[in-house]
Parts: sequence; structure tokens; C-alpha cells
Amino acid sequence: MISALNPTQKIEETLKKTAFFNGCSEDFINQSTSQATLSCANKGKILFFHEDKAKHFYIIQRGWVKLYRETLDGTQAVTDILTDGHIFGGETIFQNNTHLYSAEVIEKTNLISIPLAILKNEIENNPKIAMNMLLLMSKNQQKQNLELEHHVFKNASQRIGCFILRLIDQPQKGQITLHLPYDKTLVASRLHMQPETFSRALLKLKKETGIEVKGSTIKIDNIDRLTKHTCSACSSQFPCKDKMQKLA
Amino acid sequence: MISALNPTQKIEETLKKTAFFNGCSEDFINQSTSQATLSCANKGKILFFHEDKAKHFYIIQRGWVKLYRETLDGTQAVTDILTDGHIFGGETIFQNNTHLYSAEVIEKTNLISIPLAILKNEIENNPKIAMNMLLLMSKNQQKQNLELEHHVFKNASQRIGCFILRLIDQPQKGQITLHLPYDKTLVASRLHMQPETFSRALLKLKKETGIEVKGSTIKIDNIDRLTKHTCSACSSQFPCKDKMQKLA
DNA sequence: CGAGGGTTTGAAGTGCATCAAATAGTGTGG
DNA sequence: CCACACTATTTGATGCACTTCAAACCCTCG
Repeated sequence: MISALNPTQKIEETLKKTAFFNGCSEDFINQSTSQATLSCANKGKILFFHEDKAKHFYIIQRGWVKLYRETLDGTQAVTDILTDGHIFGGETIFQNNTHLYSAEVIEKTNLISIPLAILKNEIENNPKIAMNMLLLMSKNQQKQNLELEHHVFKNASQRIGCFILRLIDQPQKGQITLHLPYDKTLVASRLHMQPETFSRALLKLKKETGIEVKGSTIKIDNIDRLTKHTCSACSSQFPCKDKMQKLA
Repeated sequence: MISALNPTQKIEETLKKTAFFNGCSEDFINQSTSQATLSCANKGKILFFHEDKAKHFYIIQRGWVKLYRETLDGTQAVTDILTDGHIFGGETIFQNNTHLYSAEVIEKTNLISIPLAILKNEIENNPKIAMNMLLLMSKNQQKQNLELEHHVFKNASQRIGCFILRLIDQPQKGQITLHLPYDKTLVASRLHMQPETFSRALLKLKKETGIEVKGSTIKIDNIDRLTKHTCSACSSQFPCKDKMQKLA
């Protein structure tokens, strides 16, 4: 972790470029910066468990974190997978300071932790931040809604198609090449299916939409074909990126 | 609709007993009351469609309303079913004044509609109401989370078991008798399954947990047996009512 | 090169959906 | 109070999608 900036400066820099903090008080930035910690966690590190008492909320500076729940017998359901700039854990303020999901680092991650008390105070006293929080939660909710809908309406290969479409940055013409952001097993769990099902469904998707898959690289020749296959079982059509977008 | 109160009084009365309005300004109550309309809609009435522009938010004074989404080909997924005291549609303020779901009256309903502008104004200017809104949205989100989890973890008869358990008002001992709040076809769709599946899964539940079912009446002799069957595939055990509770 | 994890393939089973039809239940007009 | 119409619910038969268990394959990294 060699950097021109010291940790405090890095934190301040990150906060200032995170949309959620737009319009917050100087105090908030200062307090957050001074009380935040920047830590680096490796793959496998559990940040907290479902039902744990929450003390901080988090911002991912760089890396990947998985949110999930599990039953008593250990089956787990991945709720979300987050990366750079994403915020999580803040909603616990309204949930009795209790986490609603577990969080695990799935790839080396630099993480900023900020005490919830600071956030709570700012939300209560700064309408602008209360509004930002409302916007954040509303987006999260929208995302959750779609998540459930997808699971109800779409079959495995359509869910994969949807996942791929949402990796596309800009609506663009011609051939598109992109990469899965993490390994297939994880994508499978993100989409609530078994790795075997993922593998077979991807095969089916290839046949039916003409996409090419080699390792984690995907080439799309005819995006309309993919869209048609994928979005027919959905309440909104591609590009629906604004609805599923990253949240920060 | 014979009542000792005129519509305006009824509206005011309803607002004042709705938790969401605790701590709101006098102005808010007054404005809401004067600009709200109390209407009565019959079964089948569509209040709005997914993607419609939103102009009001709603409070159910008495009745039942179904929230749902549908795909182009008309398949529908029921998101929620609401009744007395429930609020919906307010979140559209943060969603570009666009509805995220359709709403249909499923049983004769008295409905209060209040212009969104009033709510928006109050949220922006009254931190107490902003906080209430945050709490409401947080509860909704919690509910959505569980909804998805259930769909991933539980099979049909477990989802029914969970639905039944959540109908229980108070943790109580001994035999419990309760009634399904609306017809079985609707419960089935609420739980994302076909009526046929519902019927068979309920039969299975009877055999495995010893509950008795006659029409819409359900008798539970041994609640532990039901809980064990139902909650084994969940991240939280009965009574989890606080997490799934009505939202108003 | 070999170990170990990620990925694919095969074979078999399960749960739910679907289509079809029977049955029960409810409200209507006579 | 009955017969009819209509809807809700159940039952049966069948098919498909996904899971599960097992094993092979592939890739990467020490």
C-alpha cells in the first residue's frame, strides 16, 4: 500500500468524491475523516454477521465485498456484491443497530469504516444528508424489487443474460467485449443458482443469442438478440441500467 | 357509507392515528386533510400502473390493495398485499415521481389520496418526518429482503407455513385458530406459486405439521412443529413478526 | 510437475408448472 | 328454497428446470 497520500488524506479524498456526501457539513467530513479507519482486508475476512450489533458503516475504497444471509444449516443466499465507491451498513441506524446481512471480503479490499453515531447525527441535523440517505435507500429498494422480480420471472439463462447486459457501461453499437467481474461460481451464487446450473445455462445462452464466451471474456455481436432473449421476462427492458446501477 | 363523521373529519382522524404522521407539523395535517380525497373503490379498480407518473401517495383506511408488477406478456408477480392503515406510493418522491409497481383494489376499499408535493415539502422541512420516512423505507426494505430470502430458501409448503405463522397476532400457547385474510388463489400469488401448487403444498403442510384446515380456517395444535418445519430454512426463527410486520 | 480450486459434463431425482377435468362453494334469479 | 352460473379449489397426469451427487477436465500457481 504505497501511496502519495497518508491514510487520513485518502479517506478525505474518498469521502469527497462519494456522491452520498454531497452537501454534508464540513463538520461531518472532518469528524468522519478523523474517526474513520482505513483498513485492508484479504479474501475470506468476515466484516460482520447477520444480527450482529452494528457500530460502523462502510465505504469500499477499492475491492470487493459480498453481502449474504444464511440459514441455520449453513445454506447461504448472496444478497449483493459490492465494489469501489459502494456504501453499506448505514441502514442499520434504522434497524436497531443490527445488521440484516453478513458481509465478507471476497477480494483484497481497502475499506473505510465510519462510526454510525456520526452518520446518525448528521442525518438528524442536516436535511440534505437525510435526503441523500433517503435517495440511497430508495435506490437500494428499487434494486431489491428487481432482484425479486428477476427471481420470479426469469429462468437461469435469462438471469445470466440480464447480468451480462448490466455489465455494459454505455449503450453502444457493434461488437461488445466484456469481462465477468468475479469468478463464475460467485456469479452463480449472486444469481441464486448452482455453479452447474450456471455452466449449463450459459451454454444455452450462447446457443440462443450468439454470444461468445471464453473463460471470463464475453463477446456480444448482436445485442438485440441478447436483449430479446433476456428482457422478455421482465417488467423493464434494456437498458434498464439506471434502475440497477451501482449505488454510491 | 354512513358515518357520524364527514369525509374531512374522517381523513383527519385517520392521519392522526397513523404512526407515520407522529411528529408532523400542524400545517402538514391541515394541508393533507384539506387536499386529500377520500374515495371508495371496488374490487378490480386499478389505482395506477407500474411506470405511471405518480401524483399522490395513499393510505388505506379500510380494505385491501394488491401491489404487483408484470412482464410484457402479462405474467404478474404480486409484490405485496396491503390493508387498513398501510401507506404506499410515497417512495415515488425519490424515484422520479414514477411508480415502481401497479396497484389494484382487491376488495372494496376506502382510500385516502394525498398529493405528493405536500409530503415532499414536509420531508424536506421537518426532520422528524424525514426520519419517519426513513424508518418506513427501512422497514419496507427489511421486508423485501426477507421476501427474496424466502423465495430462495423455502419451498412451497414452508412459504405457506411462514405465511400462516405471521398471521398469528401474539405469541400464544395452546390451540390457535385463525383465518386466511383473503382467498387461497390470492395467497398463492402473494407467495409466488400457482393455485394448484398452493393446494398440494398446503396438504403436505397439514400432513407434516398436524395443522387442520377447513376452508379458510386454520387450527394449529402444535406450533413448535409448525415452526420447526417452516423456519428451518430461514435466517430468522419464529416469532419474527417484528421483521415482517405491517408497516403503517 | 503436481496440488487444488474452478469449471464442465453426466446421470438421476425433485419440485413446481402446466394442462385438463372434476368437485366444492357462492351468489343469483325464479 | 331450489336450480343455475360462475368462481374457487382440488386432483390427476405429464413435462421441464433446476438441484444433487459424482467424476472428469482445466487452469493456475507454488
